[in-house]
Amino acid sequence: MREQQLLDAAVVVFSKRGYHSASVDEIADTAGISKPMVYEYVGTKEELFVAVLHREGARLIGAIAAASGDDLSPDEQLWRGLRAFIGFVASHRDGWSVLYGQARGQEPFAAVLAQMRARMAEIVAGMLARSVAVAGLPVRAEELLTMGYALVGAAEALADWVVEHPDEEPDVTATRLMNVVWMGIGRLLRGETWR
Amino acid sequence: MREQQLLDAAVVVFSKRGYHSASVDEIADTAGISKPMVYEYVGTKEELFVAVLHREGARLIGAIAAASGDDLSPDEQLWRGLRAFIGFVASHRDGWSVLYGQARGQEPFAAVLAQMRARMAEIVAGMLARSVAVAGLPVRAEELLTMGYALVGAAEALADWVVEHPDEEPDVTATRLMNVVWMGIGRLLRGETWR
Amino acid sequence: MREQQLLDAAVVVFSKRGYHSASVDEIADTAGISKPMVYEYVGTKEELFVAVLHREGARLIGAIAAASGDDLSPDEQLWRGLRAFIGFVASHRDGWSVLYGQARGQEPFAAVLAQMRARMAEIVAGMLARSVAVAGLPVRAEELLTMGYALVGAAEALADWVVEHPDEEPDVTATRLMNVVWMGIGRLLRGETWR
Amino acid sequence: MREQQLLDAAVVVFSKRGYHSASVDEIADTAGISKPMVYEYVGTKEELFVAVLHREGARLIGAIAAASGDDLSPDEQLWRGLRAFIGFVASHRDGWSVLYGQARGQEPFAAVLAQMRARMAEIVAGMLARSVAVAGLPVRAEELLTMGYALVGAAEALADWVVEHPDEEPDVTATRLMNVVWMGIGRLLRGETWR
DNA sequence: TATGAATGAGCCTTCATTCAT
DNA sequence: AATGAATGAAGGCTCATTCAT
Repeated sequence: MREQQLLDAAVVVFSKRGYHSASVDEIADTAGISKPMVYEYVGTKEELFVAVLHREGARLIGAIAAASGDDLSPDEQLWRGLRAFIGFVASHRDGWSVLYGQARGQEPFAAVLAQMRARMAEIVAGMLARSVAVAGLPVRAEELLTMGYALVGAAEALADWVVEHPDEEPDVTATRLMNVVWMGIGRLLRGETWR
Repeated sequence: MREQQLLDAAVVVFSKRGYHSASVDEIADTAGISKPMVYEYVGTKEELFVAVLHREGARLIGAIAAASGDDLSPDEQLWRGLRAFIGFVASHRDGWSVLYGQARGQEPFAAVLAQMRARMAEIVAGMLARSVAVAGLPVRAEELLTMGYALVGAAEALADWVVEHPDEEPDVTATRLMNVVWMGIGRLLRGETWR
Repeated sequence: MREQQLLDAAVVVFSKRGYHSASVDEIADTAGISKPMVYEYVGTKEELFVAVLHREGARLIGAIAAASGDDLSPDEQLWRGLRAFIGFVASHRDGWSVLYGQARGQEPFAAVLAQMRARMAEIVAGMLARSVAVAGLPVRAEELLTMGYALVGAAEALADWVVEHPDEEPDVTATRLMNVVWMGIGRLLRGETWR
Repeated sequence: MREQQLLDAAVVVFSKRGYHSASVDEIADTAGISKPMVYEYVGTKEELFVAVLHREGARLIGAIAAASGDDLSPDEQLWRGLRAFIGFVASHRDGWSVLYGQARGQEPFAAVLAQMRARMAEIVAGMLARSVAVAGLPVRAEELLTMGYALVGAAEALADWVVEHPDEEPDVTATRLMNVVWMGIGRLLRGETWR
């Protein structure tokens, strides 16, 4: 599809220049089509960026979902999801940069991103909920969601870290995070708290 | 000082509009001074933004440093630091938005922010290192730093969460994070790992 | 070509306002196109001025070259060149004003003008050299070049004079100059000097 | 006088930067006074430039007048005047640059300069008129004035030449010009013409 | 279907110029 | 008598967006 080539070009240019400095001209050139075609296919520059956001976001979430199959134990799911997340970022630098570098805090894109992040946090919270259910302990859903957000935030930070240190092994990084998180959660699920 | 009023106005406008869409005109108006004064005081729009970044960043780090006194136990330090971080964000929405919403991914500001984040990660790693030393266990500095980054990332995510849910109690949120983290770290320090 | 209309307009406006006071807006309006087109066609205001300079300069030199055919005697050549020069100025007031009024002393335009003037001085020196050769007298090339510059300067002054006195007949003015110059040169070529 | 220091500074800055690019700030700084003082002493930037023009112009004409004493033969007068002109330029580069580089073609300064040039041309025409009177020949005043302008123009061109070639001896240059001019005039005065 | 050509709108930045002290 | 501080006004340049072809 011609539109996919356009989005490909847009990801590259937005990532290289940033949303505002990227010119529709350069995107059209990179895509090998003329400027009016850009408007024909997706509309406004803003809409183009949103389209990019959606595609890249769907890919990221898709990668995570594909990795953490339903028939695994919760911890295995979480670990695979984390690995997929960080691995995806490591191999899609441009998309990641557009998603998190540009969209964050720049309305109306921030809303799109926030929604994606909420979905991921909910997925994580879901995994934790299954563990909780297994353990038969009463943990409030709200608390689980908070943990979900925290975990997603930690994963994002490590994703940035991996981007800045290309020689770090994504799997190692994912494991380090998993160690802290899962063991902490384990004790929590047993009813212990720090204070 | 007149310059402080200018930075105050800049924070508000940058936060509301974003770096690019913010016009120097509006900043000057908001500050109640004329546009040439903006250039007299801080120079370029870019320099103005950097000045804002530095002031807000210094305030954030200052608040954290002030909260986590040197003569406390590592966990108490970490907890207070977290609480200060999230509390600061909750009461300085605009500054936070400028720091993390705008600067991220928009060179040359991203570099300033990355440096700040690195400093915070190192501080956290330092706290963990003290615990490690007490426990007498061999943990690689690199691993501690990774944890530092992860923890800072988690705190950032929860800060965003708090900003989006103004009725959440910052202290409660900080405690939830602390629970997961510290207990996980505790087991790690005892030599256990997830896998 | 649209670019020629643009240069036409630029000559008019630069001549009327001077380089600095001329606004690209006014030039665009005069040319009947929009401002961005100006930048599309020639680039910067500075580049626009240089383009004007080159076109007008080429026209002036072209007129002189066309007038003083190669197969004439040196004095006839010089006379026709002078007449062409002054005649050109008389009928291209705006171009002349831009060339000599604006470019002079305003870097980086002065350099372009200086080069043009050097070329004209060399042409004149060449004509004199042919006379010298015919007369078989030893006159240093450097001295001829000095005369070339002097003659060009005199012609420029009379051109200004003609511009300021539109009822003067260009041909008469050119003849007056020729009288002084050629007769003086004639005696010089015969080895006489004033002192 | 404080005003003279101001003009001194103005000449330097106008010469270095050109009229438009010269900022009143820099002139005030160079003069060692504050900006409002500039306005106190001479008024507008434009008026300041005109003041500079008048002072430098007066100096140039004064130097010429002083050199060509009344009790000399016409040719000696002319020669000394030329030498003074070129010598003045060689030793007052800044003033010359302001006078001829900036003022020319930039209204309302061009008018001031034109007036000065007219005065010089008249002085030269006067010298020629005395020669004519001695020779007892009928030459129209208008023709003499034309020659005056031509001669001034030639002198200006050689002045520029001397400025660009600082190793040229001003006296030599003046003599070369004198040779052509005076011998040509001599024959004219004897009634001969080129055509 | 695809584009070359065109523009309206806007923003950063700089000064000449003047008060209030 | 002198100035630090302040501003109104203007201009170059860019770019998202759209006709006419």
